[in-house]
Amino acid sequence: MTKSNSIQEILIVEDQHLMRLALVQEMQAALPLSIVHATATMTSALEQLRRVPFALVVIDPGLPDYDPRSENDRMTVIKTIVERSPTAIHIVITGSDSEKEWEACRTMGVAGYIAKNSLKPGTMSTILERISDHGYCVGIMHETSVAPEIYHTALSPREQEVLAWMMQRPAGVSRKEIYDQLGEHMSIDAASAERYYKRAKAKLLKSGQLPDSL
Amino acid sequence: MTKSNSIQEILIVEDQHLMRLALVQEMQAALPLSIVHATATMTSALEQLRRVPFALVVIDPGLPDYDPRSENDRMTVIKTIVERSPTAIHIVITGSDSEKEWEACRTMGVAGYIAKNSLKPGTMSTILERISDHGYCVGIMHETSVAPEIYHTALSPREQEVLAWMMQRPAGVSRKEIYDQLGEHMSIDAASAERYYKRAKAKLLKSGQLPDSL
DNA sequence: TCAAATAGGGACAAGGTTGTCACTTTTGCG
DNA sequence: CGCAAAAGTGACAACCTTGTCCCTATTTGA
Repeated sequence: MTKSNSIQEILIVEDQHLMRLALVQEMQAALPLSIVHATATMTSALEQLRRVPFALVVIDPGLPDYDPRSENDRMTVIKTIVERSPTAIHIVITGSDSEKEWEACRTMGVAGYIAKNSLKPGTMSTILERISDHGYCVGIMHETSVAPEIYHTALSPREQEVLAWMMQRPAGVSRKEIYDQLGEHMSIDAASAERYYKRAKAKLLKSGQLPDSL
Repeated sequence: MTKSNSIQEILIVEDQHLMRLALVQEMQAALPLSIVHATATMTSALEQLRRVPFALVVIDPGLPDYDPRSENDRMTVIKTIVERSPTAIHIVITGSDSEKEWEACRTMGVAGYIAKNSLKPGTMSTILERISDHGYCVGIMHETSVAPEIYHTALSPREQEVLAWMMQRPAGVSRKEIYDQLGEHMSIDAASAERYYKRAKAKLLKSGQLPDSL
């Protein structure tokens, strides 16, 4: 009687700890009502698939005991998992993507094929939307953001974000315009965004870490 | 006059957004006084190296415009970055590690060589310690934790952590012993750890998500 | 030169997290 | 049965984050 409610169960199969954690967080942000399971090996993944009726499975084909360079091994991983969870939606997230591999995945029912270096924080909900709208979603656009990022320990997430936007401000754009954009982007008052920027600067000043672009 | 204080500047070169963010967080946790810069491309990295005197540089050799499978390209990336930051400590973090590559890295002055799937959250401080103690640190131990993880959105980080420990409790070990371990691990009262566990269970009960191992 | 933009603050309510304390109810089991 | 160990709750202070409101100097630019 413990299960049988309508909460979605999600499985993430990824061998790199940090990436696994990041994927979990992205999923939780995109589907706040879900329970996210995560595992690092094929055997453990199959074990989980046997026990739990997952609605969504995320697969990284580069697992231990399988050669990530062997197209054969990679497809074996994907195929095995897809076969053992026929009712689930499948998303492949890979470090080395190829058009050919996506074709192969599609024929076996995979809905999403995303390159790791095109997967940005906060994008997961868009991916899921596209899958439910068009039936599939491919993300292989290597647009590689050029702007370097700076992170200060003393700042809260909001302050970080506001500062990041401000530092990317193109010449000739007033700060006020950025505040407006920010306000709209995170649906708060533009004045509040301004306040965040000022608090961020104050903190950096106090801790003696004001960057060149102050 | 803006810089010239003793705050450490760190550069992270990694093309996968999520991994880059994760590495930033690990670094911030290990070195709370640092300023962490992060970038995704070689050109941007070289730009940063020219501007800022970094004390520590983290490199993922698999960058855009370089073939991650070509040993030659990988070493070019590493060599170029090391040469342009002679005074910094260098750590290579790679998705596909090899003993041979580590040898090559060592001869050019790289201090750390860590496989991505052996890099666990919270390990960064240990890595840095070992580097400062022994001069180098290699992490290629593929111990692949077997235990599947479960993440519930409703729980706070502490509650997550306590629950994770409890779910890995070997048969025959009393909960109390786990509380003690936890208390020591996160330097709080064992009784508080107990309280966390209980609150976590209460939350899961209320939201109807109690797992099988209740 | 006068208005708009920028810089620098103080204060506050609402809500979540962390770490404690004290108290009640259920179990297990000799 | 009876009692100790284990499990389940309520409350709370300290702290941080978020989003607001309001106030005053200084700089800039049309």
